[in-house]
Amino acid sequence: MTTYYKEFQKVLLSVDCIIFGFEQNKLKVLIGKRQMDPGRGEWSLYGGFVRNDESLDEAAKRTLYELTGIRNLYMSQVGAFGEVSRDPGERVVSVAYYAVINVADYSNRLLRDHGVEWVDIQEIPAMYSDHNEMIRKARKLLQQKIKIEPISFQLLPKLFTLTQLQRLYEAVNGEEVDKRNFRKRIKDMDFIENTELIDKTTSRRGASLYRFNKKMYDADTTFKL
Amino acid sequence: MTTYYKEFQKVLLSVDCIIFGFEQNKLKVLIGKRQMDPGRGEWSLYGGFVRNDESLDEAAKRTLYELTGIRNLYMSQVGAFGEVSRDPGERVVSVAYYAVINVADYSNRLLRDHGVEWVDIQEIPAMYSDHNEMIRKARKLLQQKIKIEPISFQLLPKLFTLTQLQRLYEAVNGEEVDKRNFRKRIKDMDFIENTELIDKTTSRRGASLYRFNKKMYDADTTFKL
DNA sequence: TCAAAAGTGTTAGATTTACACCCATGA
DNA sequence: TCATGGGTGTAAATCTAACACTTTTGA
Repeated sequence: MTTYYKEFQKVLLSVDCIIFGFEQNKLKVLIGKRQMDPGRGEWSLYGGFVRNDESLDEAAKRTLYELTGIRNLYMSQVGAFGEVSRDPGERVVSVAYYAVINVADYSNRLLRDHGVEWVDIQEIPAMYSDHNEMIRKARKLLQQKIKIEPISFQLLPKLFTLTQLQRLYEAVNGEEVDKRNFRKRIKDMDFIENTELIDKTTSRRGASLYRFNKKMYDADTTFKL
Repeated sequence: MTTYYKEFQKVLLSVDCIIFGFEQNKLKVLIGKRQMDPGRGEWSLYGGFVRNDESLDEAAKRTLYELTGIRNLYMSQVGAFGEVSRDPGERVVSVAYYAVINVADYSNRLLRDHGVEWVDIQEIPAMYSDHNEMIRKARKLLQQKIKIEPISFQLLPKLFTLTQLQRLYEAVNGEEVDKRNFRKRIKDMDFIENTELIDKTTSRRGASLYRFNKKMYDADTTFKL
């Protein structure tokens, strides 16, 4: 192979994953104690290095699969982080990605194997390097995206109650919304369909279970949650 | 220095700049014919490699300065582009940045020196590698940003007419807006202030010249264009 | 005197917000 | 029977969108 750019320096490239989950009405992020030097023992996002034979997206997918055992998570780039000394070891530029996951799909065994846990977004500790900034930025993007794309449904079980959906919405945006106004908006969305099932786990009366209908969503031209 | 990550491969990192300007009521981008192999002669964004002693932002600033002779342009990251074969030479991951500039501040000499020119965003040709995608994404971000940050004023001369401001707004968003509704909205923004000056170059009657008042903008808590 | 751009208000419709009570059930 | 979360409608306020004519002046 011809080398065109030989006079230029190369750098290490990593991906870091901000994995969002929703549990007990809280928006959570999967983080763990760093298991390698430098920074061993500090709170950190899960990440990995980009190989020369894979794109950034592929590296992120691989890393997400490694951690969660799930392929095809919803995933989107947050941006590149490139301060010179952001990694105390040597120069590493990192591209952050966020993903969303239904917590129930995630096995506790994997949690233990990778030494990660779900931490409430309100209670994220001081983290390794610039990982706090990555999380902040990822959350902002999630807030924007959840308004225009159906990613809520990836954070919830297949069947969910409107209260759950509302709590998710509130957790992501960090503010409460009016129940009646929220439900009015949902009623206008034909792609959120009422099943005849009732969830009796959260109240005596029981709450209707709803389901995301992808076909209807795709057919729908109006926009959206 | 200790080497922590020696088993991992490094890659070349570049920055590419999408520089927006506004001229003759058109949103334009500064592009040129690529002057190096591979891809010599293809339309391309202006870019450069990231040095080991500078952050991504610094590399972008340096590159922008190189091209425009202006420091402290408004600038924001678009994202990282990392398909394996995006560069036909060898593997290069690129971080795109967009910037905005008042075309009048840009010397024609620099245009010639760097072999770049202003091209209407509607008429961008097929470009080198993934540069078309970079421009598309940058424009989308510009559309979002211009609604919430005062970057319009960096694209215009210090003194501008409301018609100019409207045309800029239309060019960025790619759709016309109603003159009266637009001016009503502007009237509510105290940080866009009417000078007593009149511009007679575009009409016999003359149009009032306005100016962006940064102090008032910073003091203003309501949001915004 | 006329062409060309500047400037100016009103109204209908749509969207958003605020707000409080009854329902069904299991313990 | 009562405590708990589920479920429902209306009215006021705000925001958005549509729309057309007069003004000024240099050529």
